[in-house]
Amino acid sequence: MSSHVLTAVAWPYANGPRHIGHVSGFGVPSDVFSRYRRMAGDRVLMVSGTDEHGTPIQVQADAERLSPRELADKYNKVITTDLQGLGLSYDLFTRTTTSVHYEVVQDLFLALYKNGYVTPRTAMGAISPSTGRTLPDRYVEGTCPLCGYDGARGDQCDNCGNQLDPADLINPRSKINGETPQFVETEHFFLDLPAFADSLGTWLSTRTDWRPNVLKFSTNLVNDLKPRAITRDLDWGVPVPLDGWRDQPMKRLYVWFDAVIGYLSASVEWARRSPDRDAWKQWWTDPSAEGYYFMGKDNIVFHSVIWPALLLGQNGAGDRGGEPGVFGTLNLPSEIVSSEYLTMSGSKFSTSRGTVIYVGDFLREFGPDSLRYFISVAGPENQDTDFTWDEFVRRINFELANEWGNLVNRSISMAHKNVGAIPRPSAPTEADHQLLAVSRAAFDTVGDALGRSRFKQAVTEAMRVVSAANRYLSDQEPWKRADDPDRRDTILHTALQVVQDANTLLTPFLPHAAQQVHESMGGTGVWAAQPEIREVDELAEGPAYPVLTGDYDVEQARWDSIPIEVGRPLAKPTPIFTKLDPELGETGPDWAPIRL
RNA sequence: GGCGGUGUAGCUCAGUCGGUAGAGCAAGCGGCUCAUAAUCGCUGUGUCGCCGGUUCAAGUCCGGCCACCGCUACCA
Repeated sequence: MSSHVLTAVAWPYANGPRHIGHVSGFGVPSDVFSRYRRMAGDRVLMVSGTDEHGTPIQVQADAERLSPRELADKYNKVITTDLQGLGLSYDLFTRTTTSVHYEVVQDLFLALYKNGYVTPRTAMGAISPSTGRTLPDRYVEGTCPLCGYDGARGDQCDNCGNQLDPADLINPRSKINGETPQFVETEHFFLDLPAFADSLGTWLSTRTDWRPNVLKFSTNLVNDLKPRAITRDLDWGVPVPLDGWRDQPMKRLYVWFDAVIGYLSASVEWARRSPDRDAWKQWWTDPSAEGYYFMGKDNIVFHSVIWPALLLGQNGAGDRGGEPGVFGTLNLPSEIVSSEYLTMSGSKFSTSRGTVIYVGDFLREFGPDSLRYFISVAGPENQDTDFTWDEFVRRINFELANEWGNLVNRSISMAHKNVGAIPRPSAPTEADHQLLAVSRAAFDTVGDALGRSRFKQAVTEAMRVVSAANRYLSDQEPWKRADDPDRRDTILHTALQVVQDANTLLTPFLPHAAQQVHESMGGTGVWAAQPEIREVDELAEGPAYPVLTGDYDVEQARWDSIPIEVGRPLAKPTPIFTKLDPELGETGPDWAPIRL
């Protein structure tokens, strides 16, 4: 029974290249999950894109002497290339500056507006006198009125930890250019979050299968909801689709509002580029469809509270009721899969301190699967986790190269030398049955762990099959069976069957290596489909842009033990994984050296 | 301040419903030689942060304390 599964992946912000901490949060887990569900026969729609609006883009654009759009183009390209290199199998990785996105965001805003969940009101805000743009609280700094610390930010003082109002700061100044901000009355739309307190609370109370920390955190938020501004004084963003607002050059929807709607707009865009422009509904309006959202923990609030509130409001299902908007009744998330942080030497990645490892640099030197493996087996799944080069080298050399790579190599080498093809088995022994039973059972245990997003456990269980196969070969000693070719061939056949099974089990984690293993075993065709970058035309008017997409419906590996084909010719294998220089563990690469 | 998390073998971490503590790495010894000097077997060590409570029984539940970390929603 195949299900429709929406994999909604957090949108990377396009103000610079992304580091390995980012992809450990949203990228690798979502792709491992999606690849598994596709292999298991489900219909997966995996969407995301670059988040390109907001003040930080504007600020970075000014710094690089580019327009916001030029800056977004630049980093959209970098990020798209990085994610493609990692092999993240998006059905559509697009961006927030498309016509479809603007349309969907505005339609969703109008539905909320008609149902009375967004209303205009006047508030005090800081603006930059020289540009007229909103100065977000975090971009105002000054002296803390409570403790006298001079580097306090508008929203919070880093020294004493108290929450602040930027208007209370002594000697306030803009972090961007040092000028004194103006505090002015300005009109903004607010999302009436308190009007969702009951409906969100009721919904959350049914989410018993969520991870306890996500559930508890969200419930606490729902117990104390305040209206939240959804527009800004800014000229870079989606216009408010109402008369009197539409043409105001300095009023735009706030970036967080448009960004979360991207899951829906990207699904719509994907459908419009497919033969059936309504195909997105199978993932959004069919109540039996599942929706999994992947992100870092800093994004939980947007996915467990704000996005569900927007959906409830659009559906007319908030505490004030209403009618469904043009999208019909949309599904709320079934699961929020949040990762913790990857740290480096115990502290957060920091561009300014140089403690950062960019995805692009990493891929150029080590390729995608080593990073995918490390994040899967040792990533920040349940708690903050330290990345060290020493640990990375050890995992790659010992686990990937020695245990798995060498199992592949020794099995194929013996079959190649002795038979030149996949050998024919004869009467199997108890030991043969036992090993095959281990690998067959793993499809359930590994699959179950993957379905529950328990990636560490899933890899560990898959690697147990590898260990069992290595042990089997040592016990059975096929190299001593020259006098009994039938027994030797049976052993080699069994080993190769388990190599293929283990390869299947590891495919969600190591799709590139899995393809190589498949070919080393004489296989042809696609084993694990990879995403590609395509330049597409804007669906309305505007410049063409690159998207990440792929054809994942082709015949490829299935989540099952498929019998290997006796007689298929085998060539002498070449090692799949190259070992890393142990010195790397002590020094780091020259582009990210370990500081002593 | 509020909310949450973490504290288990030298290191990195597992420990779902409470029942006499586990894995990998590192270290030592031995086997094998097909394979990327790969692999296989054997061998330890722990007041499970501290104090108290519930229980026949607590790493596992409750209360308090200590240490470290994160979040605190107008940076996404």
